[in-house]
Amino acid sequence: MKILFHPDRADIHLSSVLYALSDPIRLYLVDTIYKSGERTCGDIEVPVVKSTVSHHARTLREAGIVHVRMQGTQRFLSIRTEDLEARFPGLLDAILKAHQTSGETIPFTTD
Amino acid sequence: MKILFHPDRADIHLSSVLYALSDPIRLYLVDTIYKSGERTCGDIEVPVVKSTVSHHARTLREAGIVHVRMQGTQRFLSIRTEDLEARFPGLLDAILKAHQTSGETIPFTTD
DNA sequence: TCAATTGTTCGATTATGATAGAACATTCAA
DNA sequence: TTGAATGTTCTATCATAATCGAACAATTGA
Repeated sequence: MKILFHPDRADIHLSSVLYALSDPIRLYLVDTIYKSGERTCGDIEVPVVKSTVSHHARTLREAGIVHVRMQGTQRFLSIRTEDLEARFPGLLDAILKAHQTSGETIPFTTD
Repeated sequence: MKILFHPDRADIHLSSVLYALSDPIRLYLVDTIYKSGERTCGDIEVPVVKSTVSHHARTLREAGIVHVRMQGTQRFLSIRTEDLEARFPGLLDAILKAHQTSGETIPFTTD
């Protein structure tokens, strides 16, 4: 069982967080996972192939936004809300609220 | 006198804003301008040449983050705080506060 | 008019990243 | 043990963008 790298709370950088969330697909993933608490990669319908989803999941994990828990062949993603709130108070809330009210969506998904 | 394009409030997109602010130099520019109300491009010391600053200023303008006022040969930049607050309440505050407490800085500047 | 100031634009280079597809790894159930 | 399910990794492609330097444009003052 391979150990996945997760940055320490103190090593979460604002630029990386903003960059990671500036991609519409990643932002959609984060919003969805945030609402449901925990989700697997393949569980969320997005208009890209699984290798691309895997790449996005890695970007989010290395930015310190999501935690990945392995169970069997599945990876359960959850948002590192406590770490993010401690490091950048109010940031995630503001971004997700902005996303929800913006009406921005991703192409070619029925959602 | 050339007219500069500024997106309407409704055309400011979250992804573009987050992307624009994910660059450390642009974030530093925004933070500096925010504090002083209005600044010219060349007025802010950053470790890149002026053509690059110009490029960053354009990115911020086209994302809807800054307004550019022309006066003589100078361009005065200001943050579109009202538009941003109306479109994404609390977002800019959270990002700038995060930036200020993060201690993240840009390379090779005395500042 | 001439030169200095301020900034933009253009061309080139270089790096990064989003994407897809194929091959591979791991786990679990039949 | 075999096969299905779930993801990762590798390779390749394509687009975007950060950067610099040089040329250009506009304004202002001498």
